[in-house]
Amino acid sequence: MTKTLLLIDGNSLAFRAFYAMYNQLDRMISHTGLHTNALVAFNNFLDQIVDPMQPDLAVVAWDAASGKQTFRGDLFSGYKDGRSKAPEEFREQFPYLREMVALHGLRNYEHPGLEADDIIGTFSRLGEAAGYQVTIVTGDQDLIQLATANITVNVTKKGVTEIERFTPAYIQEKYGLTPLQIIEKKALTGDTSDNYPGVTKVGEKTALKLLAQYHDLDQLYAQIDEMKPSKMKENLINDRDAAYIARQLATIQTDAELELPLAEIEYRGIDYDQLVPFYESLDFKQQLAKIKALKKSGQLTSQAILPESELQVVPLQADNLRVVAMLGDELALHIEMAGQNYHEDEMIGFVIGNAASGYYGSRDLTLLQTPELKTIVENPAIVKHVFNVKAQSVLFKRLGLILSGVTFDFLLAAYLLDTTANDNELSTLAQRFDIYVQPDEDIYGKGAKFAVPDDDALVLNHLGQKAAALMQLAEPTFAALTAHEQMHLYTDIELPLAHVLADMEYRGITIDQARLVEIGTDLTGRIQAIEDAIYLEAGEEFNINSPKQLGSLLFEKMGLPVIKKTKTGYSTAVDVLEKLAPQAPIVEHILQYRQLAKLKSTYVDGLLSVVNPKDSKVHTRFLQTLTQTGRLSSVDPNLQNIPMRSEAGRQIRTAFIPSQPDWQIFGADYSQIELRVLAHMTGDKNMQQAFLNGEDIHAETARAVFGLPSNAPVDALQRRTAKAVNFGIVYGISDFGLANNLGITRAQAKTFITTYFQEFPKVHEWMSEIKARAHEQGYVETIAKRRRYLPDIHAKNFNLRSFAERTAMNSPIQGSAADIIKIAMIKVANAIAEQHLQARMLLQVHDELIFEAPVSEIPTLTELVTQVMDSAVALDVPMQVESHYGNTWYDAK
DNA sequence: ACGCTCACG
DNA sequence: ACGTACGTGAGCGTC
Repeated sequence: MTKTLLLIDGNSLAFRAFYAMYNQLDRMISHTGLHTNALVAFNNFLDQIVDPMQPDLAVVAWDAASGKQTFRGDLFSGYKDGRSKAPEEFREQFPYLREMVALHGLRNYEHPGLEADDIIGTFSRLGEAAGYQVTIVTGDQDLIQLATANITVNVTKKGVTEIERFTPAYIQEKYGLTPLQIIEKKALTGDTSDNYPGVTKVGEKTALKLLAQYHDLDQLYAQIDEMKPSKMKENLINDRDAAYIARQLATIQTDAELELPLAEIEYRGIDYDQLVPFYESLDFKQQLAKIKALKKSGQLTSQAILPESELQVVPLQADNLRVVAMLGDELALHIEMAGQNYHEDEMIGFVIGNAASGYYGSRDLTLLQTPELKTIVENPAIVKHVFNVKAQSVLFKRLGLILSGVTFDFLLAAYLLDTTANDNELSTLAQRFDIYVQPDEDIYGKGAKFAVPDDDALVLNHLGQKAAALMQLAEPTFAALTAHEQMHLYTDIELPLAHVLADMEYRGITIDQARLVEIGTDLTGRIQAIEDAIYLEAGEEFNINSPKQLGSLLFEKMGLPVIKKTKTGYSTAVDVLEKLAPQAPIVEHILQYRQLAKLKSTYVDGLLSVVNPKDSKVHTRFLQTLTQTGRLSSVDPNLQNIPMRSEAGRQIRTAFIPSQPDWQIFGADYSQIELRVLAHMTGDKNMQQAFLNGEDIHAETARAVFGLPSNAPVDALQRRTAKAVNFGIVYGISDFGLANNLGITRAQAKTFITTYFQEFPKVHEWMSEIKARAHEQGYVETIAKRRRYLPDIHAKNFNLRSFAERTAMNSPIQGSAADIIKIAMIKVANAIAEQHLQARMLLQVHDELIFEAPVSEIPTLTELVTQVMDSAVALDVPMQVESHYGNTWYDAK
């Protein structure tokens, strides 16, 4: 195997680490008063990137104490001048960073007169020459100039654990440059953070263009006289010296004199005996718990880690079942499953208990069906703490039990507290509250290697850890929900909704498989015919599904104009093909092929593959803790994107049928819910009036932006334009986006927007306010106090920041609409139960609800659902609900 | 595993 | 100078 050398840019990573956890600065202070945010983030980096690598040699390079003493300081007096001094909270962590590095088995190194870059540059060449595969990790993109076939430069992005891997090929692809040309680029652009100029007005785009033509500075200046006159040419000539100085500053030394031979930088591995007291001194509870868990599972033998008085789960069996009666009225309850699909995946075991009475569990799920446990599970007065109440509820249904009395669902609560960085794993989410639970992956492995260990005690103790965590988590979690004013959202919306959703999923929706097969056969014939036509027109057979092969046919062989490019080649997306259609008949055929092939593979074959053969139904899972806005999503299968817009696609809906004869499918949808929410939230009287008058909102918008008198007729184009403007408003308007959507100029789009805001002034005001609020508090909220954090709102990067600003405008609208339909769902479910209707809610598709019901109940259901949805939440504008029914989902239109 | 394309609101 | 409409999931090809 190839020997490996790992080189780490200590300063840049430490700096990144500090800011990666900057928002936690005040929270992360050790008992001695030391800030530990950079230490924690740096430790995560060592854990996740370095430890698993196990390199042969490793060095963490640090800048010499004073940057001014380097050759760069001699070269340019202003070097790094503008850089603000690192805050004291950062500098105080430095000595500990070095100690941490050493304890992780890596060599620290610095050298007078050199920056970390130069140490890395030199070691990388030494290592390469000695036959090592060299891996550099840094937070600074400048280092990518060092990349070669044997040297890879990994640059952290977003924090310190996500990395972008630069090889010469990748650099070529991304910038069209060789690694060494990165220096030339820097020479032209300069570096604002190191405070040296390049050529005036030359940014990245211009630099790349120049280098594509001239390759490097020398050649550029050799041919400068032939360049046609321009402002840029003048700038290039005037700033020639600056460019050459910048080039020297940007060049990393690869031949520095280092007094440290490769033989002395061997990677030594983690020194647990020293690391444990080190972590203890910094109060790194999670790290210590992790080490203890490793030791417990026998993966670690170190004296320093004392065996803990461990939580033991008592195995339940027929002869000791009665103990559970003494558990009291508040306990954690958890069924463990293998995989994500709780409708069909195997159940591995269960645990029940609390700290006072202990934890009990078994691999034998049938024990839950015994009277002793059944009465506990189904007793609403016994309070349960769980993780993912919807999944647990379905699992209990599979066992013939009704889970009742759940007041604490840590997954739901954690999602409401912060939607970001939610991987739906207990071990990860518990960390937010400084509670350590061993990741499932450690016990079971992942992917194809997933396996339940033979040792039952190991499994049960893992479940016990989870149960214990659930007991500990309740109090701090409720405190946080209260601080966010989210108890109503949690208790009255999400928690009851979870039970409603569990019922819907468990019930499922019936599929007419014969009908789907019939549609599939028809599609296959049509696809075949189009395929033949395409091959004839192309003069060859190829894979039409391959964008790569299709691109080379259309744009290279046939020479059609390239309208849009993707990262990897030519774009062949619908909008592109539609523009090309008039120029070649093959394009229209490709569009048809694409449409039908999509229907066949995703909706006919895809759906058939997930139909449960026992009940001929599909049982989707509505993910309740995934979207950033509060909407649900639907998987396995996704029933929220069944075709509707094209007739051919819509036919798929004829295969969705009621589960019983003489029943029908009934659907009810909110009309314009997002615009109504907008009118309510902004308080804009003009917009509210339009809804109060029951106007066609798009026509009314058209009159506003085209300056037409009230009641004036609006033509189709005006209405279409206005509709696009309304969409734009909801998405967080930008002239670029609107122009793109409507195929008009940016200036025209801008005029529409300006006029719109004049006509609906409060909407404009609200947009500004919500952005300002996002900036101030870092998050935005819906009417039910659902929260979305927008960390990028402070980004320096224009794109990231703009995105966050549009999100700030869109999320309260989309999220409030989600709040409303969730409330309606709970009320509808309750009303159906109270009135003892046979009707059942089956699906939610963001602004509509789908039911099945006996024909005889349709009038009652229409009245009930419309009324409940209408009045779910009282807004300053009326809601409008439309409903339809028929023998299949297709007919409920 | 990731990018592209396309289905929905 | 930069380069975007908001929120999702699935299938396919490519690496």
